[in-house]
Amino acid sequence: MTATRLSRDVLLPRLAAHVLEHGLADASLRPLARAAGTSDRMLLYHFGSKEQLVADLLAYLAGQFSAALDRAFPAERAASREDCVAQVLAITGEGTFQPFMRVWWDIVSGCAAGNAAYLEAAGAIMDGLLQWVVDHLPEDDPDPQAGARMVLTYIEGAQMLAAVGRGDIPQAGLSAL
Amino acid sequence: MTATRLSRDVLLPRLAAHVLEHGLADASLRPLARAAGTSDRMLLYHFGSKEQLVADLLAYLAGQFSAALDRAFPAERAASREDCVAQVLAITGEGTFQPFMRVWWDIVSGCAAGNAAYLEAAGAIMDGLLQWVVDHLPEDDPDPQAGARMVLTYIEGAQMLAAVGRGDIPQAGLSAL
DNA sequence: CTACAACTGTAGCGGTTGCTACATTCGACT
DNA sequence: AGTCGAATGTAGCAACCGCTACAGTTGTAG
Repeated sequence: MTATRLSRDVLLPRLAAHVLEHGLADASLRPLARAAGTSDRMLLYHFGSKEQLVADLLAYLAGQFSAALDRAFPAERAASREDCVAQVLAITGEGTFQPFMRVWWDIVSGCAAGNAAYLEAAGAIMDGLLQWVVDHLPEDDPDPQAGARMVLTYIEGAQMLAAVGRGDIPQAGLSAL
Repeated sequence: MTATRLSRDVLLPRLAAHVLEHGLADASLRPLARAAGTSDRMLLYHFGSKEQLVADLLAYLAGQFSAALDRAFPAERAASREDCVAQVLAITGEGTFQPFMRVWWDIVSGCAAGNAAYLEAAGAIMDGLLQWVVDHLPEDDPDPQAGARMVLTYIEGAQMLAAVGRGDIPQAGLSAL
């Protein structure tokens, strides 16, 4: 049990690195294993099935994402809702976050297909991000609950448009917020 | 040539129907062919390759989407930006549009993976939607260009959050627009 | 009727998929 | 030293993937 847990803990970061580079949608056991320095046989041994492996991977990636977010943003609050949007977009638009965004859209695609594990992971990530926005809105925001939800929605729309090569649209819309 | 074009025109709606039901991400030639009443052999004969088939399918789906949008929305303008967002969300949240949203996230996922055909189709769809929003904003909007872009961004964010089971977030954020 | 091009079915290629049966090695405990 | 379970390698399964070679069968134009 202990050895198994240890092995999984060693494997997960390597698997995550491979997925961040090559995407989650068409990740298969043999390339995954090669990247992690094992065999498909052992991946199945440690995780039971590919489905479980992906579920564990999603949980791991969700943790990594919120950790990276906390690391990238200082504790201070934004000057305005608009500033809060701009801050998040500036950071997540940066190169460091690009690989995660790439797999994020694979996750959303899995959610739209009805995959329960994807839905759980994506929901958790969004809940975390919402909390982060709540914590970073200006102190004097007239309605932090609604404001944070509006900000989060706009951020996500901006990221989708950026993913399809229309990042100029949310940028130009920012002034109308 | 004529016969080929005809065949493709007969095939495309059937292929689109299958993709709208089962998703685009893991659509493969044999099931596609079965759904269209042909063989994988003939699909490749008519389209040349799976890549080209998907490209043609994307163009067809983009056309179907904007047609459905024009059909669902009357010509009159919205009362406000907020109302415009609410109108689009009400329609696209309806059951009829659900299958399209399902394949939409497959398209976005393909864009994030760098697929050029997906990027082109997605960009065209977004451009069409942006134009639609511009045309449906209130006459007296102070800045229709920026306003439409803001509205579109919010709509897309709302749809992503809905896809991951957090449709309540954009709903609650609407009042902060 | 012939000739030629468009069309289509059959069968299969080499590759990948998730997963498993079987045999073996390793390491800790008695 | 011996035992037992955890860990691992090898080999392979049946199903699927996109695609193609080959052999027809049509439909049509001269």
